[in-house]
Amino acid sequence: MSRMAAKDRRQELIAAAFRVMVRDGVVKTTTRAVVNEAKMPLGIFHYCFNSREELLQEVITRITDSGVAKARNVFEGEGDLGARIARSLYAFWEGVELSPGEHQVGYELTHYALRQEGFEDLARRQYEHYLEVHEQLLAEAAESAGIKWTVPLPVLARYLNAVLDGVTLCWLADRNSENTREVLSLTGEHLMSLAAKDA
Amino acid sequence: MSRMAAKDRRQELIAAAFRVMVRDGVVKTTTRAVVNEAKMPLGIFHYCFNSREELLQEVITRITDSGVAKARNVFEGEGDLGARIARSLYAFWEGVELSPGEHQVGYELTHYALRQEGFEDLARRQYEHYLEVHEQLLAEAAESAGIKWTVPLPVLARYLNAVLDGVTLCWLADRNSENTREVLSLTGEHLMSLAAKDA
DNA sequence: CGGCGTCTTGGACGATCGACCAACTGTGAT
DNA sequence: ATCACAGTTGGTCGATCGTCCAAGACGCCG
Repeated sequence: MSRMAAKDRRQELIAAAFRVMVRDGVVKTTTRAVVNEAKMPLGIFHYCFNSREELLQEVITRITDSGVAKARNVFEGEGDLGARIARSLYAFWEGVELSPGEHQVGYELTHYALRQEGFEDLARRQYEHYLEVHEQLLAEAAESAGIKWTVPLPVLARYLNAVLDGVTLCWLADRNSENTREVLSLTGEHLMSLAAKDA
Repeated sequence: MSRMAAKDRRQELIAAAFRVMVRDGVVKTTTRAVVNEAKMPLGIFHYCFNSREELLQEVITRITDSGVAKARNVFEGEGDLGARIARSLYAFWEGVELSPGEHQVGYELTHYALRQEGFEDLARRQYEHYLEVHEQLLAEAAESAGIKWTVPLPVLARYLNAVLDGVTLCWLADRNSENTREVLSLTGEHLMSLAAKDA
């Protein structure tokens, strides 16, 4: 194996671990499966990571940040509030249908963190981030459209987050795309009904 | 160990497995942990079950049915549509806060089933049941209140299921009860706005 | 050139897991 | 009492896991 800095190898292992998770699930993401995916000898692993938990922790934070980055592009663009909302929900859903495994892994990691002693904070921070981003995007959309939300922003963000998580989870099980899109459309209309002209 | 029919022992092991899951999570629900919880020798296990998977399968179906049975009581009672909806959502949420672990296990089992070869159907049927029950309850509520839903029932049921799953998942991570209740209240008002007087 | 720190490697260890089995015990029917 | 069958038991097997280590290889600096 060609020589490589431990830092770089860490990144490659994190990426390999994520691929294994998407393919086989978090539980089956063993140290051996990861180094095998990265085509590295087993001994490398504990030279780059103190433990398997440390690797999973890194994957969780990476997932969280990348999820946030993706969402950030979602509310971009022109149009009135209705068009922006509809486009955002559509973009989110396109992301789910395009790579369901990644979202599935996200949930698996959340439940893993909730069970792991001392990792509960990681799950908490994960959703803290999501809610914060949703809050920010809803605020920007309101400002850009010259409206005010008639519901407290933290509640609205949690509502939006809940619907997105909920439809994704249900779709992962039954793959009913048609009804899911209608639920998102319904949610979009509901959001618009919660906007009032700014004073 | 006192003599007992294999059938009865099966039930006790299923119950013990569920307790272990709630306490330690699905992943740590090993055959040894289960028989230890049930205070039985290890050898009993494979006399009552062909495999660990068979036990988990039984727990999943039990969870699904009990969840359905619980939901069935939720829409009972008197009052107009608004009161009934509010009471139902409150009852659901009371159930979550009262025993969060059971709901957490439900999600863990769903993800377990989605990953297990040949168990995908179990997850699909699980959500099929949930949607069917929500659909039925929404239909009964409409009939009893003399209204019609302005949204197709399957879509409305999926929407309701999504919100409930979503807020539960988020709450399991951040335990913000106050905002969660407001989201449910918001959802209740939304549902009412989707009701029209029957012709 | 020589040494030193970084990286590489294959193998090994103890723990834990699902699964299995042979021997034993109790019970009810004959 | 005897026999057949259902239930019980403790031990053990092979596989897989996370982790660790000693020895070697590489590359940079003096």
